[in-house]
Amino acid sequence: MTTNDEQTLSHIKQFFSAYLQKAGHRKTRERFAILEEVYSRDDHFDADTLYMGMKSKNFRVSRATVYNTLDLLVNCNLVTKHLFNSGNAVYERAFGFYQHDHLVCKECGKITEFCDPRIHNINRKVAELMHFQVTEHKLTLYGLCANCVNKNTPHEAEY
Amino acid sequence: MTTNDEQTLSHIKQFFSAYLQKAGHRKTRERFAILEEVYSRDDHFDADTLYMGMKSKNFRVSRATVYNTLDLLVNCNLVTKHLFNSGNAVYERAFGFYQHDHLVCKECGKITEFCDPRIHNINRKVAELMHFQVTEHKLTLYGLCANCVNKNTPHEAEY
DNA sequence: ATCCCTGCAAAGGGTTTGCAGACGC
DNA sequence: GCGTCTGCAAACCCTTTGCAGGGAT
Repeated sequence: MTTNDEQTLSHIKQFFSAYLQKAGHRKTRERFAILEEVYSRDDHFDADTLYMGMKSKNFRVSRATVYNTLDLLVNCNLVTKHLFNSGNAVYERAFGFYQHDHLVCKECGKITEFCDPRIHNINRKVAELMHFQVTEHKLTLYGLCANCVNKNTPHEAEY
Repeated sequence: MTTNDEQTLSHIKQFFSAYLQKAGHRKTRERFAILEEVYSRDDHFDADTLYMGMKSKNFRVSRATVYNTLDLLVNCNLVTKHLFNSGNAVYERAFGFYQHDHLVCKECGKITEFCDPRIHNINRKVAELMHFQVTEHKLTLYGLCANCVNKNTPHEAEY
């Protein structure tokens, strides 16, 4: 991890610390350890994978605390939680990363990210038309990734 | 139900029938009863609500068959399945209705539909850029519906 | 010292599965 | 008649909850 990353991580910890204070939650070793574990990953992971990862490093932590802390991190926008079609929740770090959306391959399950700023125009328009106050959006495109398209007999594309 | 609706329903049953045949699945009374129950609703419902609805009409059916049949209906695009942030699946009929997306109120849970054709431009562009074959998309905007905005102290909107 | 947070294990709830009987083909 | 589909209930799996001990404030 570079010095730059460490500065960022330190910044993030301060942010979390301030959030906990403001919300009247305690600053525990476990909560910061889980934050660090989350930011050591750059993928989309589920709660149990995070838990097992910490266990394998001999960190004493419980599933309950992992779930509890992930909720806190989601609430202060340091983590994003997704429910793709698989049914169980996957998480990703969210601080200092571009707002982005997801491609999910129905064949191999691979998750890719993309960013199209035009989504914001849609959000603004719909908010105005429907008198709805949008706080966040989730856009997910399902289909076949480049690898799986090649592996399979041709499918029909919607677009 | 009007004559027109009945013609549509009959058309849908034929479509389902053809799908079952082609896929080598049997055409059972239960499957068509579930299809009919789904198309008698115009809301977003979960599997158990559908099951209870059929039970209350004294139709003998099991949860297992409801789940099984909903899967079949999703596979042949007669039904769409959604996992909003609540965690459990909700379904809606999908045949002959405009492709649309959803607004979910974080306060009262109300689900509203909207349609913005510009989403297709995004899908096309991303498909091209990422070499990804898009077969479907899900766009969901979370926030506060008009009712809940009025009930609450002002929140900050992202858009 | 208070009482929130933790680990552990058990409970919870939506969904899936196993099995014996029923029925589409 | 064969093999799949059904109903029923138990199993499953991810997530939440209850409880007693521990640590942040």
